[in-house]
Amino acid sequence: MTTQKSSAHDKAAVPDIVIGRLPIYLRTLTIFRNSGKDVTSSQELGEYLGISSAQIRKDLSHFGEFGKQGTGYNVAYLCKQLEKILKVDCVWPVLLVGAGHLGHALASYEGFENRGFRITGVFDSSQEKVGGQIGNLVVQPMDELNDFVSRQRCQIAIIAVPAEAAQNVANLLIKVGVKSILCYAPITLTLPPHVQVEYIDPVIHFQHMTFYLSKGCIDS
Amino acid sequence: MTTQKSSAHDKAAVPDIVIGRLPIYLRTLTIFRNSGKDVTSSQELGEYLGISSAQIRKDLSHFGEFGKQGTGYNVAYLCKQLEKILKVDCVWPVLLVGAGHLGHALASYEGFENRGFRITGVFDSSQEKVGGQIGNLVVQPMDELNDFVSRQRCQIAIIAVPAEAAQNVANLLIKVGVKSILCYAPITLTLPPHVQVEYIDPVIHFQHMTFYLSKGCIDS
DNA sequence: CCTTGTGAATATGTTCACAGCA
DNA sequence: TGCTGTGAACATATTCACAAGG
Repeated sequence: MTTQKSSAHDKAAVPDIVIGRLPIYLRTLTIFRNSGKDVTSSQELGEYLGISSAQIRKDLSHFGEFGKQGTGYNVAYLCKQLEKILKVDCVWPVLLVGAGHLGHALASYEGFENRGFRITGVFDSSQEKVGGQIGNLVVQPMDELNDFVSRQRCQIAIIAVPAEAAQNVANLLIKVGVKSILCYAPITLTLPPHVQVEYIDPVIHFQHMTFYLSKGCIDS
Repeated sequence: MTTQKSSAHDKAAVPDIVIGRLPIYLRTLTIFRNSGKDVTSSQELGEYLGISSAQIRKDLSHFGEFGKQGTGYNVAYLCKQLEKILKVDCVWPVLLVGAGHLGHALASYEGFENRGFRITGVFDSSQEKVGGQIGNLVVQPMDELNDFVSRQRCQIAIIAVPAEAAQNVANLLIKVGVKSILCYAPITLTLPPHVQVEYIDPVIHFQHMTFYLSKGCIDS
């Protein structure tokens, strides 16, 4: 087995903000590919995304040389490479905590699978919800979490429970070995540094937008 | 009427990235307030959020001087000020397009109202969905959009339709005068520059996280 | 021609560190 | 003392602009 040599394309050297753009590139390139486009350029992709072509080229240059001068990028090839870089050339099991409206929506969503993810377990603390069916999954009680994570080697979890319950759920998830959490509860979690968290809260986006709007509310 | 004088706290001068953090501060301060905390400091808030205290102080300094040396910030007062800055000291009407699982979850969510937003209309293009009830709202057909927006002066919309339909929905929303769009469809919309868009796509977050995970997938 | 990949130049964002005040 | 608000220093990110290659 060859030791991986540290190179100009060393992973540790890639800024997180660059990693954050790769999924956007991949999403768009996949659309290009599915609509039959064979080749694209940094300029075309950039115009489509509202990003400068230089930025796209520099971002990609952290990982290798994927393009051809004068021609651009082979769409299918670049998709493959980005999938490899992001490690989504496979399907990751994801566990979901919370079987409310949002949990239902997430568990029923068909768009995860072909982008590298599959919700393989749904958990809820409520006796009423446990045992219920969502798609082809049965809602499990929280004390099944540990067994489930061991069996599936599941590293990723979604928290879709009310804000009051989210921190406790997060603590539990970490205890059973989850490494990355996507939190839909409108709070900031306190977590050990080796755990990744990202947040989705539509109100944060709304409030960002209203700053730029001229006021036009219903009531005070 | 007095003309607003351009000042050191000129709105145009505030970087967008700063605006983007204010809703997070507000969310956290509101939690502090609701748990009975009267006073906080940039250090306390920063530790809670994983942000440096200097950053918080500098961010706030764009808008005024809200703290007291030696003491810190009055939580309730700072909440009020942030609500005013973000223009969420009121309730904004929001229209929702898409009455699928996600649309249901959003329309039923109770957490919008006390943070400045209320979904006041749900629209869907499907004959089957139109007329259906979600909470206290009735799903309306798309051709009611125009009247609705005029009546409500609704500037904000959520797109919760499949990717294939999203661009057309967005075009329609712009035509009827919507100014800001929160798009849940996994695509980048092409829009005139005067329209604000933000995106929510959980897969983007997952793919960001898997970059840092060691691979452990179900299948290839 | 056209487009990539990349150093150099620029622009933006964050932190430091301290004066000033409760 | 303890904490804010803020210029100056530093760090990071983006864009420019061009050599090199198809």
